[in-house]
Amino acid sequence: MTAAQQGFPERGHDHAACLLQILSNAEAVCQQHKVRLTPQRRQVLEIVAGSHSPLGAYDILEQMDSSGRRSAPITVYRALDFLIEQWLVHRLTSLNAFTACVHSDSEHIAQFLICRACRTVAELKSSRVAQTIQQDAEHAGFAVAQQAVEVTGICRDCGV
Amino acid sequence: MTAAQQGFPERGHDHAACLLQILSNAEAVCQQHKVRLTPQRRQVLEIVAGSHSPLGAYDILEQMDSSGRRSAPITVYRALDFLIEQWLVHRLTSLNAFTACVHSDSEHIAQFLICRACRTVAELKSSRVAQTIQQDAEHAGFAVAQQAVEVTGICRDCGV
DNA sequence: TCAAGCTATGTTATAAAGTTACATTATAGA
DNA sequence: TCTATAATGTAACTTTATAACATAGCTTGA
Repeated sequence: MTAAQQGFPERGHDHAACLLQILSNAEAVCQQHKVRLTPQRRQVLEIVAGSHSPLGAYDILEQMDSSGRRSAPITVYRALDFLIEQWLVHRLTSLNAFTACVHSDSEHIAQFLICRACRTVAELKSSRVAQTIQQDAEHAGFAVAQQAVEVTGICRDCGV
Repeated sequence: MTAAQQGFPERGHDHAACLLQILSNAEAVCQQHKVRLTPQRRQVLEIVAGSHSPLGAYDILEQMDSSGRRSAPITVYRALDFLIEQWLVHRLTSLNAFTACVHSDSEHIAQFLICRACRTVAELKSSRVAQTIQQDAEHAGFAVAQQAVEVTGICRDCGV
């Protein structure tokens, strides 16, 4: 398991390799799901995965522009919708921003640790948390469809 | 403990009483914290507390308009910022919307159950969930400052 | 009690985030 | 190769949120 897969990425980790892994995983997932990872969708994923800090839709748009001609916001949102549906990208509602998923298993639980200092995001991926939420919600007569857990604080590297 | 304080409010519960309780609690909290619950802030709280569905800032603005003269968005946002700071109102990031807090203890944990069908919101208030998140985050070397748990699904009344 | 400083509100403009509607192009499968 | 569906292009627009600066209102201590 690489640094990218568990907790916060290590400072100065091999991000090129990390990115390659995300992309090759995306190819596999799309093939498996019989959906198309078009050049545009792939480009958006590349941009999002290029940073461990979440990016806003318009940040992504800007980076697309710089590599060619002017796109409209809807273009980015459409690609993001697709990627989110395939669980290749997550949306961080508390930030109105997007982050690439660094796990190969699709449909896992979405839980995020967001560092206030460096703005890096890691997935918590705690099944204990997911189960506890599930149980306590059930106990209140609530049938859970989707969980969103976003935790803000200070990460290992920034907290020393 | 009233219906408003635990889980989903009962259909047809006495909402006038529920609202009065929220307002009198707000008076007490502000007095205790030595901050001012001005007429404007009070009005925004009243509007938000008038519904168990979360309201957008511009929904609130509209209701303020209907009861007098035209206000600017910033007016609503300023009042909301104040109320959120006093834990009298919560922000639901996944909806860009606001809901009144129905608990008298300030600084409790913010966890929400959002019904997809009736759009009613209840607070989960599970210390087990909060503790589990705290522990698992700590284990990843992360110092938690704030938790945001928003669970979407179907509530007791809608799920029958 | 009144003036100085802080708190709250008013006013205007603008930024940031996201969507609608409809036209056009590309692709896969019969 | 034709056709239905999927993807993208284009333009306008809606919704959500904030910036910057002016004015009014409380409060507290000389």
